[in-house]
Amino acid sequence: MKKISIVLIEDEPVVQRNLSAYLNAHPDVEVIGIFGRVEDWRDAHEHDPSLRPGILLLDINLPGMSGLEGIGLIRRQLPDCDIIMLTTFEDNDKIFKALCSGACSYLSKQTPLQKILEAVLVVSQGGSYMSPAIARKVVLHFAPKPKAKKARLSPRQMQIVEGLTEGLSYKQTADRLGITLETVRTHIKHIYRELQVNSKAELIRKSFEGEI
Amino acid sequence: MKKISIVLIEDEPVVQRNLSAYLNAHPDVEVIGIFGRVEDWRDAHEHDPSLRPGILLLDINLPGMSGLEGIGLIRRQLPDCDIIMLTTFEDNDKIFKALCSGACSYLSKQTPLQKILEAVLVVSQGGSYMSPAIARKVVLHFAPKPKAKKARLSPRQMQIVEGLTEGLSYKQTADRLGITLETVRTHIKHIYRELQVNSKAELIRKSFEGEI
DNA sequence: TCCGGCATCCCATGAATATGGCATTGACCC
DNA sequence: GGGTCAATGCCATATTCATGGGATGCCGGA
Repeated sequence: MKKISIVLIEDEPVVQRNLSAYLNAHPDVEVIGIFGRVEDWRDAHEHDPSLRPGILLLDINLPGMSGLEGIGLIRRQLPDCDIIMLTTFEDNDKIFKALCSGACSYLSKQTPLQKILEAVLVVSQGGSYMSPAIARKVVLHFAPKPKAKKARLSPRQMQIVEGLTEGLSYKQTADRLGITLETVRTHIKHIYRELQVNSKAELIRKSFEGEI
Repeated sequence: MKKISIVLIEDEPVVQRNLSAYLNAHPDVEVIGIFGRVEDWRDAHEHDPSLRPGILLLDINLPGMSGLEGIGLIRRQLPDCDIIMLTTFEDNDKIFKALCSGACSYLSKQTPLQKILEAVLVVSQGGSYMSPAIARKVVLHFAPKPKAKKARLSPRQMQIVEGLTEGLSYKQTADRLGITLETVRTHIKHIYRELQVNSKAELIRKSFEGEI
């Protein structure tokens, strides 16, 4: 079996040494490059395009280009490379920005080396591993908003909202529901009052934000 | 330390036995109830409200009410209970429906018992554990759409779109950007042509769907 | 039985949007 | 220098939306 080739981009020498040594100790893993900055990796890769790791471990706090910016750059250069983020911070914002940019896994740096290795193995098999605390934040992103004042719309009103969020006009929504344009108008009036909005755009936004 | 109390809702007797026996073997874990249907759990809980597990393991394919429907019911009864889904299928749709209903973790039934126990322990500490294949699907949900035809809008056009998706009117967007209403109109015209839409609603929808 | 909530319809007015055409100014590229 | 294009602006018209009224029928709870 071919070894899992790894590139590590991380500016702390201690982490560089510990992590690469630990990973290399595994028979199926081989660290093929270590860099302190995204730019260094990019230069090396341009100089030697054969430097194509299967997995790239990327620190999020780097001198120069941040890891967050690096993700996009790396994915353009290596579309098939899976990126595992390593980070000290479990900042919500950074987590989601990283995921939205195409990161595959997100690990806290406090993660024991053994778990980081596990993440590497899991990712190499097409899976994804998230630190428990981070995974929790991700699932919370989906979970229903806890707000008690979550507008209570009638079933019919929900159907109207669904229509509009799909981009339909009042008329189209009316046709779909087999009712009159005037009726849709009336529903909309009530919905707007209930949700305290005053434009279709706000309604759609609220809907997508999960506030309905 | 207080034991982690668990309720298991699962209709296959074999799984019931194996899983509960394995979990109970751990000193910090105690299975306090096993049910074959969500309805059975509900009845038992109404009869004895002290039956309040810290974690509920929930099969997704159940006779009667499905696990998916059960999530909502359970969360209304036990808002503080974390729900771990157990499932044979790794259907995208089911995964996201479960998460959106408030499930906390999502495990394939093929998961070794030892990993299920790990999930229970992780969840009890406020984390979340996902099977690797499922976690991958979740991160893919965030990743940039590989859509080649992903509309290429100019930076200025993106700003206009941002304004509208926040619920602003043309006028408000114009003010924010310090330009004229007429200019916003012109940008909108170009954007609509580029994205092939013909209403603000469709634009906002596309934007939230990540098609921009 | 009466009332409130829900769903249905109609009318009217003013504001916002959709869509067409047209024009000027810089950047940037060949 | 000429061509392309993003960004800016103006005009005009038709459609859609926002918001205020008012009205009827059904159903379930007090």
